[in-house]
Amino acid sequence: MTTARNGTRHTGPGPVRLADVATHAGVSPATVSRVLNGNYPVAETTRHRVLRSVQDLGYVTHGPAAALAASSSDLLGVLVNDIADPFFGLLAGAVQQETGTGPDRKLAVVCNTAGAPERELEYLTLLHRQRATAVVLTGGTTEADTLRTALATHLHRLAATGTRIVQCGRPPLPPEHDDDDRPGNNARTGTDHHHRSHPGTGHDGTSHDRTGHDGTGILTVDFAHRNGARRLTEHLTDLGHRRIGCLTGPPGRTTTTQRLAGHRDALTARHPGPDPAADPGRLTVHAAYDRTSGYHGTLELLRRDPHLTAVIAPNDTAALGACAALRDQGLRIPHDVSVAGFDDLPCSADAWPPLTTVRLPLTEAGTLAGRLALGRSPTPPGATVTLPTRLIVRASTAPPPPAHDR
Amino acid sequence: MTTARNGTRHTGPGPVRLADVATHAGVSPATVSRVLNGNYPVAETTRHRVLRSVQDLGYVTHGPAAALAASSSDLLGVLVNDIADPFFGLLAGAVQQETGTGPDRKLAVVCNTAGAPERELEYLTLLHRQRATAVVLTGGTTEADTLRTALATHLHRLAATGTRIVQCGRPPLPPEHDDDDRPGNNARTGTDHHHRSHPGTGHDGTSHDRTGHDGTGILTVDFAHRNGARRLTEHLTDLGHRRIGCLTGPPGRTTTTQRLAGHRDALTARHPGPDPAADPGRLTVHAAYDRTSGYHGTLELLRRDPHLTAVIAPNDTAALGACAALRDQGLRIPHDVSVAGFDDLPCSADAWPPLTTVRLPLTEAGTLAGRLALGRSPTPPGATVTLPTRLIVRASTAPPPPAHDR
DNA sequence: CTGTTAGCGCCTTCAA
DNA sequence: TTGAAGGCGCTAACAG
Repeated sequence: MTTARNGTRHTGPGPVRLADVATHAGVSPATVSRVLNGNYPVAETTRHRVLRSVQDLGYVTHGPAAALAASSSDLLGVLVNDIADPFFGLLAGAVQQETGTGPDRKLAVVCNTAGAPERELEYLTLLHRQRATAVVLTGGTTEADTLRTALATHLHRLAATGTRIVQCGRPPLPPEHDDDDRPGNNARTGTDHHHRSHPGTGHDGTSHDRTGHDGTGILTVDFAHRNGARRLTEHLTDLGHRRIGCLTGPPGRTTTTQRLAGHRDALTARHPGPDPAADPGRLTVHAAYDRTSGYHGTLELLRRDPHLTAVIAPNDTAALGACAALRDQGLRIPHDVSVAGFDDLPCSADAWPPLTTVRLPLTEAGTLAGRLALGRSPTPPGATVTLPTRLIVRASTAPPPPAHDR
Repeated sequence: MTTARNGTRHTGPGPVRLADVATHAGVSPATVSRVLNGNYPVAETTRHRVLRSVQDLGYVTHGPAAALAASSSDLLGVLVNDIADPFFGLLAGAVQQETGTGPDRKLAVVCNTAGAPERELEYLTLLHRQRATAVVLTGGTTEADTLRTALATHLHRLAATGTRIVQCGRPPLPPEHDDDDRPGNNARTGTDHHHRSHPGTGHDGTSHDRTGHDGTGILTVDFAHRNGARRLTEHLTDLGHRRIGCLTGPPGRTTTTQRLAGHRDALTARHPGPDPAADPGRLTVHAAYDRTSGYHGTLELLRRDPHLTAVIAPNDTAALGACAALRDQGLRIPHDVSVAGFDDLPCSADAWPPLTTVRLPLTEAGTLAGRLALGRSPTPPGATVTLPTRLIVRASTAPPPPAHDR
């Protein structure tokens, strides 16, 4: 009973096209398009008729075709380092919640990079292919020069094509220097055209200019990691701690660096002596953000200084691992050793003992990032917003035990 | 100095098209396409020349255009109930890992439905628009008739357009009955065709047949929830527990129902008496899957029976909340009350005390779902795979205290 | 192996 | 308010 493509009834799994709806409704394709996109006046009667046809036929817009014709897409990418980590879940959820609603809502899709910058690049390419409206990159990132540069290049190119870029939880991108072409470029012709022309007008005839000149509008929502870390360490030193073990993220990552800086800020402020940084170095161990890493990292710290009285973990999850390790060594928390983390995940308050931690405003950050990605919020001054972090003091930190011969 | 679109040099942030690459490389667009898609023989020399041009120009395929022309897409949707829950993170991560690699890799995008079936429908539409290659729906779902039907309809329609559907963590879809049209349908004509025909062949000539006839190939990877729940309760009864509080998921959800069934299976097996189900009913409290719900649900259970000796939670997170509640009531775990959960998240082993739980093979399920979604694995018999669950006994369960007058 | 030629399904000027 | 016509950028037959 399959009527031809233009029959009144459309049958079977075959695709229903806009034209089918038009025929069914007895109008032109243009009208259907206008009804569907609602950005053009259409008579109420016609409107309803078209809508009913859409219903009857079960028509669903062909996204790619629409995107091609309108050169726009309703895709929004969210890149996360670890989708199994509630930190990113909360962040991504907030972005999705913000961007998935309203008339200009987008399909927020989250992509798991597993912390690998290469995967980040891959996904960026994929999203570029799709001509995503915006991309939100969350969490810390590498500081390795090559990768960082590659990423920056990619991002600027993306931004230049009109994709809005929002970084969330990492520092602003270094300013673009377009003094060199990509590797492999020019290799064939041997010609060099490195001149940049008409920088003001924003348009020139030179080669490969994908920078968009003056700020392409890559926005950043960062956390005050350094400040938070400083406060946390201060809290511990205020309590009287001197031997503070510091578990910190993988080396060469922005978050790690920022927090270590804050840690040292606090330490040097308390001990303005000749070599204040020697101690923190010895008592710093790199660990990943999972529980096991927290566990083993803590054991390593104890090996380095069996008398330490506090452990700072890179996040709450690792902090719980640290607690486990300490307990396994027969140490009580916080009686013998204090423990603190970062993030303030919902479960941290319920942990045993309730965790002292530095709260990162995850939901707020995600929401803001989403708003910026959609252009719902104005560009902040300096294209960067730094969200404050807050020290949440709970039962896992206390004054160190009196210095006896433990 | 902007050369025309076909000039050798392409300028500025403007889009670089396939044709530009072709011109630059001195070949035809078709050749470039062939090189890029690698599914057609091209001379090595030409290949390299083209590739270099791609590099030089920084060309990135226009996904929508490609999708339109090839009527295919490299998008794969993963729907999750709560992106902040590691349960889903692990699952989605596994899907992404599996599907993001290889020559036929896809852009796996995860969409957060927040457990609302309406959001699920929305995302389904969005993915339909994009003509996603496949959709993986994870976690339990509603049993409410209207929504379930709407979902089924949607899924069948999607499947009929060639999108592969894989359900993961929920029971198979009810068989499609096409005895009724979509709401709003026929409203105009007043005709009713409620006959269902050729039920065996699954094929009829009636209207709007979007089912794809015999199984459109909606695949299912489910967990043996019921069995797992039964084993867990048996474990508790074996230990001697009689008053077992059961926190279970929200009412009207597949997971909840399946697990309650298992729970009752075990109970009735032990007490084949006249009214074995009376007790489980009274000691069953619906709770969400978060820590707070576990906490409050446990308080409610204690209110109903202050002498209960065990609490089953709907997942590990809620179980930790249950632990907190019990402790706050001065009860020791497992000395006074045993606690158990579901999932076996990585952190459960590290919890205090280490949690007895029913392990769901999350990674395995995600990987399999991914493989099925890509057609990398053959369709299983019955289009359904049920993955076994395993009881992991740890320190949070123990025999109940001797029955004194607590 | 490579070029030429049609569309893919929709949006968007233009003209009516 | 509506219709007609062209093109978005790419792929997939077909020739050569």
